[in-house]
Amino acid sequence: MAITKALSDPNRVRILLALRRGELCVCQITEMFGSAPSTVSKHLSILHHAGLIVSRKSERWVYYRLPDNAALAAVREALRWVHKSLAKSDESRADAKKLKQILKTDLAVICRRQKCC
Amino acid sequence: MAITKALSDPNRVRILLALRRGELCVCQITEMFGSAPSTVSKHLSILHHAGLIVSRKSERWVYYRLPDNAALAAVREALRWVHKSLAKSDESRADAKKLKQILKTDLAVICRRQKCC
DNA sequence: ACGTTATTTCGTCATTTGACGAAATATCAA
DNA sequence: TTGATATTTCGTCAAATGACGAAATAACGT
Repeated sequence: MAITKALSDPNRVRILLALRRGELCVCQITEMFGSAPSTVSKHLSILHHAGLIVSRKSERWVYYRLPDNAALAAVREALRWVHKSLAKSDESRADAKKLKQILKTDLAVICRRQKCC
Repeated sequence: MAITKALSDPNRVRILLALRRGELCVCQITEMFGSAPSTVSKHLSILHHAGLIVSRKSERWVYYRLPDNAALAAVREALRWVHKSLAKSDESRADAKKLKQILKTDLAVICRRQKCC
């Protein structure tokens, strides 16, 4: 039941919804949440282990994104459900707004910002 | 996120899968699990609160069943996913077998059996 | 190689969760 | 009403979870 466990935390669902726009690196997601990088990394690891996200390493960043259609049916259907049923919350809308700001900013700037706070 | 929380426990998923056959009373589910009635009742309460099951009281028993098509879309889709994606486990098959035995037995006999053990 | 940067892993701690039995509630039968 | 039965609620306890910072890893630029 890796999938159901992975979906049981609201922060992990937020990540899945945020990734609908496209891939994000760990520090962008961290910036969106305002929580510690290690916390975000743990959530990503749980989602990854469930097959709900895939990763790609480029330069010094790790990018996560939703899997393509080749993913297991259980995964595809679960993601479909999440997007269809959980995307309309106020929180989700607020996240989308914040994400828009983050995507405008240079990656390096975002990462540097995390150390001070 | 009542639905995702409700689905995050394997025992609750087992209940949802068992109810595909039709309604069951608390003591039948308890018999299937071999756990304490209070434990099962708690699980049922969580599922009920999420809208994933509905209840009916008759004589001295409370029966739980899956909701009909009038249920919220999020609920219907979640149940569809559970049945499509999680019904093929060995555990699920074992449960189905055990359930078949339980359904052959008289309700009163099953309930009485729970006190001694 | 060296320091810098991005991410992960690990250990710790507070909170949540799930299991149980005991007690409360609700229903039925006499 | 009284006793019996089915379910729920409550309190307790052990185990799992999520958050964090510190340390370990991995990758880059010089």
